[in-house]
Amino acid sequence: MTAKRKSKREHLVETAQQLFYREGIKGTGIDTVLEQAGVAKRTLYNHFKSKDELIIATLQRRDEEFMAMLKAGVRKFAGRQQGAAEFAGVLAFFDAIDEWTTSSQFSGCMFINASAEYPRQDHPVHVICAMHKRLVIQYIEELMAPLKLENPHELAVQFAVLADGAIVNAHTTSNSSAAQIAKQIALQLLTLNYQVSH
Amino acid sequence: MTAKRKSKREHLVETAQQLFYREGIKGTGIDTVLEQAGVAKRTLYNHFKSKDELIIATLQRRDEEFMAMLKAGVRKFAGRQQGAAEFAGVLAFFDAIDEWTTSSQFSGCMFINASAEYPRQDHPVHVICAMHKRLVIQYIEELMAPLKLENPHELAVQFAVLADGAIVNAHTTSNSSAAQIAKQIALQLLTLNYQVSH
DNA sequence: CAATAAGTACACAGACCAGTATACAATAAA
DNA sequence: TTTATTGTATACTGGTCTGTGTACTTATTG
Repeated sequence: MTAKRKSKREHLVETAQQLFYREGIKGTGIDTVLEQAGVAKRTLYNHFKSKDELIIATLQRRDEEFMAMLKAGVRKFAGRQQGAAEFAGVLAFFDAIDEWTTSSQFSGCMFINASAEYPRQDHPVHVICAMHKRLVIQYIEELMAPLKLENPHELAVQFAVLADGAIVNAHTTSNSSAAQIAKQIALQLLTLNYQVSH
Repeated sequence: MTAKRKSKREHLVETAQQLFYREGIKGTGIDTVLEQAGVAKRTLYNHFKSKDELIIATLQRRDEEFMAMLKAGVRKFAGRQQGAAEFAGVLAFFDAIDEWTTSSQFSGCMFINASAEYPRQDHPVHVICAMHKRLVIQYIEELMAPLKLENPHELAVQFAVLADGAIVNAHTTSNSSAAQIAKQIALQLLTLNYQVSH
């Protein structure tokens, strides 16, 4: 019972996530989600008291999914980096972004898109987006630990800015090399900072 | 007569632009635009055959306005740069972005936001956004002309990625130093490339 | 089996949406 | 002053949206 309840809820969130990502949040009606999921409207409103609550749930799910994808990508690409071994983690991060942004289903960053749809900075959606971006920066910092730099946070923010730029550029201008461009910049920054700190 | 017609039209586009920017395009109804502009609905539909046409007009207006703001900012900040004089233009570009992203009315890049609201790459809005971004890259290339580098276009794309990253980061995470971070990276890239080319 | 929980089907409310129809007023040029 | 243009006010159409109410069915659990 509890298992099936979870399953229905999960299924709704998963379906909504896909539609919100592909068609935008405001561009996706509740009825479309229900039709796609094959679930009754009442069931949705038994699990979520409003569309906003469903949106929040999809963003939380996307956050977990994205971080998992990112970490898997880093693991996958870390071994294939040339140059200093200490750089492998961060460089693999940009390869993971590259693989994502060049994939056929890519439609921008769900959090950037959501922020754009809800521009007000105090809106719950915007707050969640900011939180997600903070988690990404934290992860980049972890990837830079082996470098033993003096200013890991500052550099992590720089890489986050680079990554966001690559993602947005890839989406808006359909530029398939945006992430590799960002990676090249990251490599130069790493080299410079490594020289300074060692 | 023609003057007044233009004025009404202009006023509608200006009002719509502000509302679309602050509240999002899909978040702004036609009636809100009309109320804010103090114009009758019929007048709007005499000038534009649909909301989509109004959207297009606002984006075109925003493109002109933004490029003008950018160029004015570059003129303003170019003289205040330290270091190599050849770098002044590009560095001033990031100061202009900085001034914009830290202003109180800042609500992200209208084109990035619009792209997020209309994720489909073949949608007219998306196409216009891509065009705008191409114009920005072109302008950055012009700013780099005095540097006489071998690969001005590649570097301009790098700066564009940086700028997009700064804009998005500033908007989503309310980071008021995003543009200065991007500027620092740009300075390092300029220095490296200048050394190589000269 | 009985009782409780969860899901379904479907109609419907109330709000908002883009866009139209109509009749009238202001304007400005001829 | 006549005439064509432009704008206004307002009601309305048809559609979509989120969310609710209700009666019925299925599934689970004790």
